[in-house]
Amino acid sequence: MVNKRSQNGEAATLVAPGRPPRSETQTTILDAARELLADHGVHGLTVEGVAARAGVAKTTIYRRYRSKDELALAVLIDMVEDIAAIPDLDDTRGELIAFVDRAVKILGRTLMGRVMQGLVSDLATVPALAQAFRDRVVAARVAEVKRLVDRGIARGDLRADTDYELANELLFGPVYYRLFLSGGRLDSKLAPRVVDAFLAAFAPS
Amino acid sequence: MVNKRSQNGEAATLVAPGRPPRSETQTTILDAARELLADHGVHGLTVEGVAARAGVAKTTIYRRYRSKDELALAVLIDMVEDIAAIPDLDDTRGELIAFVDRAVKILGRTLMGRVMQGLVSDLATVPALAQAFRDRVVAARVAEVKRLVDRGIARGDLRADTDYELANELLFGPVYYRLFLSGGRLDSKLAPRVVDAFLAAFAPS
Amino acid sequence: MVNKRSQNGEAATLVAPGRPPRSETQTTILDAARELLADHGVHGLTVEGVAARAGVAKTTIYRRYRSKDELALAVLIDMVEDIAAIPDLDDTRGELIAFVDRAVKILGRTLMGRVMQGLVSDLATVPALAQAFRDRVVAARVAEVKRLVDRGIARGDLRADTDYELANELLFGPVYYRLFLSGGRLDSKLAPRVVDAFLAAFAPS
Amino acid sequence: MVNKRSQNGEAATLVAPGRPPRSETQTTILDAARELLADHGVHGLTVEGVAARAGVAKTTIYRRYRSKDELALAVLIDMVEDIAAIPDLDDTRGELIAFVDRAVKILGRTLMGRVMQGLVSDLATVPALAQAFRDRVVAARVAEVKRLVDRGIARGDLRADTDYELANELLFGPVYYRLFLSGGRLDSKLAPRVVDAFLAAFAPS
DNA sequence: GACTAAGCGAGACGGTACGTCGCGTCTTAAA
DNA sequence: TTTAAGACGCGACGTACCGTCTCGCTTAGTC
Repeated sequence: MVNKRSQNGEAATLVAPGRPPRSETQTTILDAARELLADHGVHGLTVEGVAARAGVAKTTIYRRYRSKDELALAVLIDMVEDIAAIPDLDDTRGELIAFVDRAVKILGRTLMGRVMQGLVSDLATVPALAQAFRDRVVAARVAEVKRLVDRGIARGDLRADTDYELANELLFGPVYYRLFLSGGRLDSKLAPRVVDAFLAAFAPS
Repeated sequence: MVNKRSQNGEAATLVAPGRPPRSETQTTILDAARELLADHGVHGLTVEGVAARAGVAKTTIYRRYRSKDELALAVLIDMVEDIAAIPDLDDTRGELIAFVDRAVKILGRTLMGRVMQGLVSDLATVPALAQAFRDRVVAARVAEVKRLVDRGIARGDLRADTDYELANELLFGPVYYRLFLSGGRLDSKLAPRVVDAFLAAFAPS
Repeated sequence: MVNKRSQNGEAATLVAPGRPPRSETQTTILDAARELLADHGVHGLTVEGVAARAGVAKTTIYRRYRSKDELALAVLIDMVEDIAAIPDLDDTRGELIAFVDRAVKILGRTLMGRVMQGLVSDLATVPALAQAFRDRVVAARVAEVKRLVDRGIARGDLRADTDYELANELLFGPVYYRLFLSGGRLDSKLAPRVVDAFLAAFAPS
Repeated sequence: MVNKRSQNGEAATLVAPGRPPRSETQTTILDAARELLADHGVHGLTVEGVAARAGVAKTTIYRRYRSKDELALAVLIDMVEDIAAIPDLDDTRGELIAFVDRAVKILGRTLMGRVMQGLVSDLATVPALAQAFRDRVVAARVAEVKRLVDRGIARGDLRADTDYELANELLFGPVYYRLFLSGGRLDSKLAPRVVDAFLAAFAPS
């Protein structure tokens, strides 16, 4: 989480003193935030609105998230936290398509797309948010790309010197380009085309 | 300009009564807006701030731009209006690299990067802005990609069925991915790598 | 007024630019404040409450009064501004009783009492308020005492060396003592008793 | 103390079970409160502030004082509890001056002045506080005035029908008038002047 | 010496109000 | 008729305290 205050690496002080925060509250807040985001877009995400909808005091929100931005990020993280691994299908193309297509679907059909659109400016601009997003989301995605690429190399489908980061950018850059700038459709045709281009570009010589 | 109100198509006979609008004002406003955007990020772009910095009354701004969003878009359009064509070098790779690298440099070194970061959320979200941006910027870029790709096809460097839109996304998606999400460096290495991957992917079979 | 911003002593800049403040608004605000003060005591005097009751935006209040304290003082000043002079009755005792009794009545029967009770702590504590109160209210009262005492001396009812300030304190101290501390009744018996004691104390030897 | 909860009127048999409250805590709390009051005025007296300064939990304070008001009153009572009697000097003027001057000094030089300034609004406004203050402080003072006046009458220095309450108000009204409203100096000249006026007013005919 | 009830520190929580910032509109007088 | 100046309504921000409510630990007593 974004502002887990006392995450002291090892040996916690046995237990935290004081009344523990209700985990239920946490959920309620994030749910309310997500709904507002969906219903009224990013301008509809106000701390006061979330408080009202969650039936929670504004202070309770500020106790957990230093600012509106942090709350927004938490919503995002909360939605993205489960970047499940793509299983080994012994089919590099299939795996990559599955991977890219999952992102396309999430961004194109769920709230995630709107959330990302709304937050991208802050993600690019506010240092704390940028850092958190890169550490949690970008890094996870690159790691998964690496796994898939490594499998592809092992199978002889990709060149051994394939650059993971560039691979990640080539595979997902077009997806976000559509989401943010061109307004292009996020449909099921996108992933195969991108993946095919990628495979052709990095086929073993 | 976005909402030049009195653009009297025909000839305004009878001269204008009253105080004439200062054409200089327009520039001053956009300059101030651009500077604020650069100095303090999106949150620093406020109508009141622009008015103060430009030494202009808020009313004057609202007479030209219906809302903050429109002003923001005007700033962007103002900066991007000159998408010059890439000259024919009889070198497909060179032309593409020049094209992509120009974007990389503009986004990486000038205010343009910050402006784009700041506006991308609105660009993706506010219909009017999205429309305007696509019509003016995205479309221009795709057209230029088409020209370059066509030249490449003619030279036998690219497959005849190369998809312009996908080409555009593969070439620029990674650039914006770095600008918006990963924070990757926008340096001179990026363009060649992206272009090489693109060329490999769409080399004639 | 407390925060009349541009009170430049002489030659104002001809006229103020911009939309002039609606004097009606001023009145509405003070009225609302006074009513709240009366209905719910000092804890009932909240800027938000006044705004709601006056049908005015909070900002409008803050544009006129820097803080809640200033608003409160304005209410007080507004109520007290008309310290009318006591007419010459050719009767020192009668004049003094009329003077003291008027204060007793105002403090005992009108909102003024509650207002004073509520504000006295800030009046004693916040330098700006203290200063303003002394300049506008205390000073006016002392001046009036001086007038009455001078007339009394001229008539031979009072000693020539009567101290105005002490006179003021002896005449009004008991009144405020009851209002603030002892809760003693502010009735029509108070003024004559205080004045008689005062006259006896300062009778010519 | 104001709200010693378990003051079981009759005999609490069976002793109290459980850990008894630390009497030391009581002191620490009142000390902290007094200091805050002195350092930052009434607005500086916050339960949270007292808790922090006293190194005590908020709960501990609320276990002893139902509200902030009660705490404030406790501070005041704590400071005022020792209204020592003025010894018989066989000198009415001297005794009265000593009495008034002691109040002047306490209010002028010790924290007591600031505490009174800070609390006077609540003292005048909150019924419970008003009651307690009158019972404990005002009454004690009037009783002492009565003793002194009675001695003065016995000595032939004062008229037999001198009104104790009015005497009290004439003697102390000016003192509080300076403390609360006029900001006049609380110095050693005040007591003699007030007492002399009082004696002159109530000299036997 | 273990049990038990209260004291106590810590901090979450729902509230109310604060004072501030920015938006977009409206009203004035001057240029 | 444009412009500068600024009042105004509005919505949200983030903060400060209030008083209440768990928590779990500590510290007396009594059994």
